[in-house]
Amino acid sequence: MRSAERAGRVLADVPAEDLTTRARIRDAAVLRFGREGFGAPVRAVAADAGVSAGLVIHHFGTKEGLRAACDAHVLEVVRRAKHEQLVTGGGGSFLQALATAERFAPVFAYVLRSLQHGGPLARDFVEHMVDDAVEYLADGVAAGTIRPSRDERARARFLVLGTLGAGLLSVTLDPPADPADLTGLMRRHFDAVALPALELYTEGMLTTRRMLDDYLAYVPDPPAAADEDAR
Amino acid sequence: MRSAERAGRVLADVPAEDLTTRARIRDAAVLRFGREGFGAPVRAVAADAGVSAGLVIHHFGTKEGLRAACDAHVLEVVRRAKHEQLVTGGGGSFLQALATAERFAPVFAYVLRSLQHGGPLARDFVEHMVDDAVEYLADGVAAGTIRPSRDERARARFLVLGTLGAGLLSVTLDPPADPADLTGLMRRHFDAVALPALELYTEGMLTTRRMLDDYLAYVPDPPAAADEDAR
DNA sequence: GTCTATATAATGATAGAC
DNA sequence: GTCTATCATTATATAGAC
Repeated sequence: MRSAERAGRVLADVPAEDLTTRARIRDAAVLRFGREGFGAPVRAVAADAGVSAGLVIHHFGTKEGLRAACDAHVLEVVRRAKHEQLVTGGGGSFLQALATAERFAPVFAYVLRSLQHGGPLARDFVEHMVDDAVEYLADGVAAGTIRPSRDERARARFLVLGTLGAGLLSVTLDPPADPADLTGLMRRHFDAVALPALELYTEGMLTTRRMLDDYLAYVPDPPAAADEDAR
Repeated sequence: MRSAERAGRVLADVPAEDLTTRARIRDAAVLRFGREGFGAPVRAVAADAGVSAGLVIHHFGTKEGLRAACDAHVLEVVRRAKHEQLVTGGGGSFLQALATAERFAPVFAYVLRSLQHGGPLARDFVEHMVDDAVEYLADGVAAGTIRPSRDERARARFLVLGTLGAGLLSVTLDPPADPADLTGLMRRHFDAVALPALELYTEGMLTTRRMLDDYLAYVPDPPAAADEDAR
């Protein structure tokens, strides 16, 4: 099964000469776009891949086509990484694992750029993370370690948007001089938020129930409505 | 005090013909950049302001100079708005007020773009918001409505980054077709997160103290160290 | 201060040889 | 499949007239 083996590989996990030129260009693009954003010129990608600019267009039609190919590839890598983590059953959140694993640094950087610029991949990625969070939280609720929520999906979305958004903002405000250091930067970010997050999640923050009760009295509707509007 | 009166004005709060050309160009740039990001061409700004592209450069030197002028102006407007809110003493968070007030929509959009792209204004803005949050939380702690934290500044930063990041991500993923509808979109976002936020802030989420206690046992250092690293 | 005209550079994409 | 050469567009910024 050489083709399956090849498709499963992660960026830079295999000598460049073993990849098709198309794949090499795509990988170079993921790296460039991850580092500099989608404003990076096609010529730069071509140079990184050691080919001409014309060839890039020949293979992907347009720059947008190249980005689409990158999106698809990144999504696939992430999907496999998730599955792998599920099988090996490593603890900790998926996001943290992704940020920590050096080998996923390019993919991770690319995802961050996608979230920064918006687009289909970003939506997909967030939506999947919300789905996962719903599952994890449900498991926790079933196990009794996590308190049930009045609107499980809204809570999951809140947590995902907050965590993801905070991380994104953190790197945007403090861009790493060395792009390779992105994982280290994210790790530092996680360290910085670990205490307040744990504290808040276990003890809460408000000493009275007044605000919550007021809200519940004011909005007696089925809470699912709020989630619908958020989409 | 005509000059002070003039300087205090907010965008679109005054007929265009009363402003200097320089100010008109700057306001047009804030609007354009807020709507389309900093990739928007100088020509577009010039057209919006009803002047030639050359004149824009004549006044601001370079496009970067134009952006710097926008940054300074937005920061000033925000500073005044904060002060105004402090004086009138309106309840609710400053961010929410800013997002809600229609008159600040252009400034708000510009701030979001800044956060998306990074840069000095974004850092400044976040840092000021953290400072404010520290103050508000301290007031709450003093009043007994808010639980004290093991690291007040880390908690404030966590809340600001999360709230701001979630809002930013929300609009990035779901860009408003009509740019004028940005405030409505943010309002919907706040509505969607209101319940989970209140729930989490009052009741927490974890049923056991294990994770927090484990963390505290594992990291016995003064918690301020984490904050230092986060910068 | 303001304009028109233009210099200069970079970009995405095409054409055609090999 | 791959290259070189080129086109067409768009961008910032300049020069000089008014």
